Amino acid sequence: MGRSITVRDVAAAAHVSPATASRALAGHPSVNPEMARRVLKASRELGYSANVFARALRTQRTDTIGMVVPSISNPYFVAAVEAVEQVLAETDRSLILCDSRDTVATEAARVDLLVGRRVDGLIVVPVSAHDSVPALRAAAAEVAVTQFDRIAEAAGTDFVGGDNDEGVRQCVEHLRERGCRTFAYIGARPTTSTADERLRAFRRFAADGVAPDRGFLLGEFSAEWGREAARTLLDDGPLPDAIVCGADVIAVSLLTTLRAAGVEVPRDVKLVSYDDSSMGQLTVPRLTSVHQPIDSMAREAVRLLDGRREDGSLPARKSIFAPDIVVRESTGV
Amino acid sequence: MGRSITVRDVAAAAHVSPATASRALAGHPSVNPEMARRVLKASRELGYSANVFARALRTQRTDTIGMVVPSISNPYFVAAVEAVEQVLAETDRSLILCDSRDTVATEAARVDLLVGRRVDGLIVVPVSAHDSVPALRAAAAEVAVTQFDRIAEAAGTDFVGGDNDEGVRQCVEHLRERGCRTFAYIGARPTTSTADERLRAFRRFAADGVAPDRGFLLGEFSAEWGREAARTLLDDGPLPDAIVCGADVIAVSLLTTLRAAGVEVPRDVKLVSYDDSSMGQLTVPRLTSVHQPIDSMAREAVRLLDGRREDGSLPARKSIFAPDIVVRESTGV
DNA sequence: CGGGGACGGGGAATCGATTTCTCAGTCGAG
DNA sequence: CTCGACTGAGAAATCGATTCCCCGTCCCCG
Repeated sequence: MGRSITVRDVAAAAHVSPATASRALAGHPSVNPEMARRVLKASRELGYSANVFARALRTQRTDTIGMVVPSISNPYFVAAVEAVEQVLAETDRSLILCDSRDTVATEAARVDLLVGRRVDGLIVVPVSAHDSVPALRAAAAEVAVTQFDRIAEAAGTDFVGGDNDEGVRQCVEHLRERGCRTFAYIGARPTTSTADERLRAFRRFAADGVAPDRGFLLGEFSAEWGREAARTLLDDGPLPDAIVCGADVIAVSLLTTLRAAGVEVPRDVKLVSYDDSSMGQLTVPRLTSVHQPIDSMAREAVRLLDGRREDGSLPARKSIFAPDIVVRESTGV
Repeated sequence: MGRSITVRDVAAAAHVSPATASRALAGHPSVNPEMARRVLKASRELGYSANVFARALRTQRTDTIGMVVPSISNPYFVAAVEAVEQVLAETDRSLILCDSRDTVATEAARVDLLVGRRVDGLIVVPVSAHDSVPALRAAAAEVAVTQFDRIAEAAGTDFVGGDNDEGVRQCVEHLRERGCRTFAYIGARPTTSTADERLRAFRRFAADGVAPDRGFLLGEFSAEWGREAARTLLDDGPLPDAIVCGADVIAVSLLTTLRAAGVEVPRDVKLVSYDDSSMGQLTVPRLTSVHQPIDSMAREAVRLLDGRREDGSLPARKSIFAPDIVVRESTGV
C-alpha cells in the first residue's frame, strides 16, 4: 500500500511543470500538443489517477451525487437507483447509495452524512411527507436536492414523481372493463405523498363500489403488511370483485397468502397493483401493475439537480410523469 | 449554498489559533480546558463541521469503508450490508454501498471507484471465484480488502464466510430424519465458491439418494432461475422426496411455482434452502433454511480490515463460521 | 537565584490538484 | 525597427484540516 502517484510525478516524468501536467490531463486547449502527448503517456505509464480529495478540495465538486431510499429491499427503489446510476455514468459521475430503513431518524443521519461528504446533489425518496421536512430543508440549504417519487412539500425542494391520480384511475377503469363492481384498496397509511394520493384517487374513482366497512386496509409499504392484510380480508367474509394495491411489495405477499388460502386469482378476485416491479412478474399469476417511466424520471431528477446547481435561487419545480397500466394475468383475460 | 465554516472561523471566534482549535475539537488532552470549552462553544454556535476532503487529504483516512455486493435485490446481501453498517456505526465510520449486478466488469468498475475514493477498506462479495481475481488483487495492493461469503482464492485477500459443508450436511440430515430418501439439488452453477462448496457437499452427503438424471439443476442465484427450475422439475416426471436449494432467492420462486402447479409442500415434496433470509419467511409455507451468523460475520469482516490496516504484510486469513439450520413448515412436522 | 524540564499554544509546512498570476518569448502592425 | 498584443508555460497561491516544530512561560529543585 505504497504512496500513490501524484501529478508532480507525472509532471517530472514528462519534464513539465505540475501546472502544465494538470492542464494537459484536463484537456485544456492552451497546451502544446506535443507536451500534452508526453504528459498523457507518462500518466498512463505510471498508472496515475488523481486524488479525489485534493481535487474536491480545490474544485468544490465531487462528481458524486447521493441517493437515499427508504428500503433497498424494495425492487422499485432498486430500479430507480439503477436508472439514476445509468444517467450519471453518461457524464462520468457516480452515486453513493444509502438506505433510510423507512425511519425518519436514519434518513436524517444519512442525509447529513451525504451533505458532509459534499455530494454535488441529493436525490431523496422521503420517508414521511411531514417528518422528513427538517432534514431536507437543512440539506437543501447546502446542496441541490431533488425529491423522488414521494414529496415532503414543505421542504421546498424540486420534485420528480408520477401522476398517482391518473394511475389509480387507469386501475379502476381497467377493472370496470373486466366487469368488477366492488373494490377494496390495500395500501399504506397516508404518511407519504404517494400513499395519500393513491388513496384519495381510489376514494374518488371507486366511490360507488367501495365495500362499506372493509374497503380500505392501510398499513405500510412492506411484504409483512401484505400478508397481514390478506388475512384480515379472508377473515372478514366475502371478497370484493377486485383489489387495488398501493404497491407491488404489498401485492406480492398479499397474492401469495390469498392463494395459499385457496383463493383463485383472477377468478375469485382480481388484483391490480402499483410500481410494475420485477417481483410482480415472478408471482403466479403475474401482476397487472401501473408502470412509471422510471428511466425518464431518473434523467429528469438529475437534470433538475444540475439546473439548481447553476442557479440556486430557482423556485421549487415539480415534474410529474404519466404512468401506464401493464395488464397481466392477475386481472384475468 | 454559501461558503461553509472552516476551522479558522471557529478559531477566530474563540480567539485561538487554528492549530489549537483543531486540537480542541479532536479532544487532544494537551489543550487548556477553558480554551477547549470556548472552542467547542464557538464550533457549536457556528454550526461548524469539518471538511471531509481536507481532513482525508491530510490524514489519509476517510473513516469510510466500501462494500460491493452482487445484487442489492437479494435480501441476504441486504442483511449483510445492514450488519456491517451497524458495526461501523459503533466507531463512527460509514459505508458506501455498490451493486455489481452480478457482472465481473461492473464489479471491477465499482471496486476501482471505491479504491479511488480512498476508502479505508473494502468488503466484497465476489461475483466469480475466478474472474473476480484481477480486480481484487489490484484493489488489495492499494487498500485492505476482505472477501465476504464467497471467495476468489487467488486474490489472496482475507475472507469471512460460512461453513457450507456443514450447512448442507445439516440439511440432508434433517431431511433424512423427516424420512426423505431421494433428493434433488437446485442451485447455482459453481462459478462462485459458495455454489461450488454447497454442490460438492450435497454430492457427498446425499450420494446414495440423488435421482440419477435429474438430481442437479444448476443455474444462477436468481428468482428467475427458481421458476425455471421448478418447471423443469415438473416436466420431468416424479418428484424426489426432498429438494435442497442453494439459496432462498431461488427457493422462494421455486416454491411459489411448484404450488401454483398444485404441488403441496411439504406433503408432496420437502424443501430446504440456504441463507434464512427475510423473504423465506413470507412464503406459505415458510422455508426451512440454513442460517448464518451474519452479525458476527460482519463484525469479523471489519476486524480483519482493521487488522490489515495495522499490518499490511499479514498472510491472508480465513474466518469460517458455523451455520445452523432453522426448521420451519417447508419440511413439515 | 539560575537552569532544566514540562507544558501549552502558535506559526508554518503538509496533503495533491487546480487555478490564478506572472513573465519570457513571439508575432504582427505601424 | 519598435512597441503592444498575445501565447504558452512555470511559480506560487489556494482549498481546509492537521501536525510537526519550536518558542515562551512557569514551576521545581539544586
